Amino acid sequence: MKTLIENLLRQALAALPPELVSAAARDMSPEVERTRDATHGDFASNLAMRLAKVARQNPRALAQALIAAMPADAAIEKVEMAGAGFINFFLRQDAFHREIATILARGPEYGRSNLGKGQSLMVEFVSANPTGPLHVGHGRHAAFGATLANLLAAVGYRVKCEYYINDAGRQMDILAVSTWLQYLRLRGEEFVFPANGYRGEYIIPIAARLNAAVGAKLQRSTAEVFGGLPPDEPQGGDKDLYIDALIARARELLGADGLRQVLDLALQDILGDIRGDLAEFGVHFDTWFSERSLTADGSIDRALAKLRETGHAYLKDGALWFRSTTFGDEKDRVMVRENGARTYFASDVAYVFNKLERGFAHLLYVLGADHHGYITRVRAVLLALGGPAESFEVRLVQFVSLFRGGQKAQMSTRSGEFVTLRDLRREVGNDAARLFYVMRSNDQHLDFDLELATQRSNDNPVYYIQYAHARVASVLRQLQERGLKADTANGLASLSKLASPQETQLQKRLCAYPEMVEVCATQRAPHMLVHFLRDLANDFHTYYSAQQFIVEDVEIRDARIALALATQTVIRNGLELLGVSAPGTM
RNA sequence: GCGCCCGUAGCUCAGUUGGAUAGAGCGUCUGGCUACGAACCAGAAGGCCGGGGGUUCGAAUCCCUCCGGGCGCACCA
Repeated sequence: MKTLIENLLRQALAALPPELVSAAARDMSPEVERTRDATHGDFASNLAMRLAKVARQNPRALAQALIAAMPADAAIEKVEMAGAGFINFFLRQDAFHREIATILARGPEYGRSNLGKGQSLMVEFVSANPTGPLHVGHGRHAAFGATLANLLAAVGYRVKCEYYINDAGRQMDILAVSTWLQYLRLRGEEFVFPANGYRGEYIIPIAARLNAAVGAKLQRSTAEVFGGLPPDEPQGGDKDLYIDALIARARELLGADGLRQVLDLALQDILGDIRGDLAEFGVHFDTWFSERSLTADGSIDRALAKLRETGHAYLKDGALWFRSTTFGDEKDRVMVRENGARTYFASDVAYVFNKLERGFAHLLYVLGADHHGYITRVRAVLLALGGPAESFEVRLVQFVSLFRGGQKAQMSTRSGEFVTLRDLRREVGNDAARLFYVMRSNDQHLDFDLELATQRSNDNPVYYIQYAHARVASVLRQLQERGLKADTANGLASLSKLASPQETQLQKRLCAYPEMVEVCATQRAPHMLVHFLRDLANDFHTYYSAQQFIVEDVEIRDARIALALATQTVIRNGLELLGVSAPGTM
């Protein structure tokens, strides 16, 4: 509907006499938007006002000229000039009726389009370190990323979702040591746990599985393990030095293979938990990309070599640097340290390199707000590797604060004091969690009040929206119980009999759905879909209260049921994109 | 100190990238079930869009500057 009006405006613009509008102004693309106020029609354009500036003409006169030059169209009732030079479009009722028929005909496909023209796009999200279970913050990333991916796929992009597994580096050593220490405890050793180790309780069952797998093979005495180590933080030492010494000690005592065995067991265990958690949450990834594989397949070497060849990398003070200042970074970044060890950033370089090698036309990163300082250097890598600037995009997700009984809960993987995504899902359910997570803009802090979400009150629009869907199902059940059948074709043919304000309002809202999906996808704004669905549910509940569906008059009855079915279809399609179920009964 | 995000009704938040009279939910107040599901509906009250300057036909939206809140600025991961 919107594109139809844009085309009309474009034709009118092209038909304007040259003395009125210059050739340059003729290229202006018309902006059309839904009106907020019904007295302004269904759609409005500010084209004449924007044109007025360029052409140095009176906007109201230009609007009149545009209206006069506009070809007639069967869907348009009338076109008016209003205010400072707005052009308001009033659509004929049957334009809406045809759209209702389209909704029923396309069913689950309604709202899908080919805006993206099959362009390949990767969304990377969550990518939480596999050192413990996902917590409520990761849940927001999962819900946001998955919904965004759904929206982009719905408008015609070829979307792949990827989870980057940070399975290399020091944190993995810390995980291995933490697991090993818990194993030693299970075997009766007594000692103080390192300040910088992972102390979460989730480590204990992993240690138990290690114990079941290896028995006493990896057991060492407390004296062997801790003898001669520097002091830990609580004893006035440095927690980083201490944990590093402990890692070195573990490697001495168990050998690289022994420690690797502990690590792999812990990693597989935790990763399995994360995968299962996300799958239950309805969040699916096409690929789980291992950081280690970047070393194994030579991506890091190739990426660094390419940067050196192209002059974007250089040696200084014995270290290999990336010249990110060329691309606006505040300082250059080290990739290989003086001691020969690669930094985490080297992996990031290789990962971007790898994504480009795989041929994605667009790279979308969903990152935590605390990673914003990191965007410039990743973009720099992409540019240095020859990727186009437009192909790189980052969306930041702000923090989630968890409230329980008005009290803010602390979240830290190290200390083990956090509420997991699993706990949250168990408490409020997947549907409420998915919707709650995306109902606010991603760059807004989210206060997640568990008590409120558990109350199942109207604070949480998920019930409100689902109820509208279930009500339609209920009407259909009633119809059946009374031995009546809905004739959809007859209903669609009789839509002109529906003229109440509620019916008009509902029809207009339904027809706006495809535009809504496009806007949500283009703006990367899933929360707008939630608001749309809530408004749609409101329109339906209002209608439901004002009118009876199952009435004597067959044409009116069928028409109302057709409208109810269209509502159900749009709500179901919208909820599907949000990853929320659309129940027939509640 | 520099950078990013945020500041809109009592509370939690929208506001489709500069449009017409500023929008919801919760809370408060008033009404509506012998009804296809009251998990609902209708109505009312509630605003200096953090303050101040600017840009223009037009600003919650863009620019500058203060004020307040969050986060980030490693040869860590």
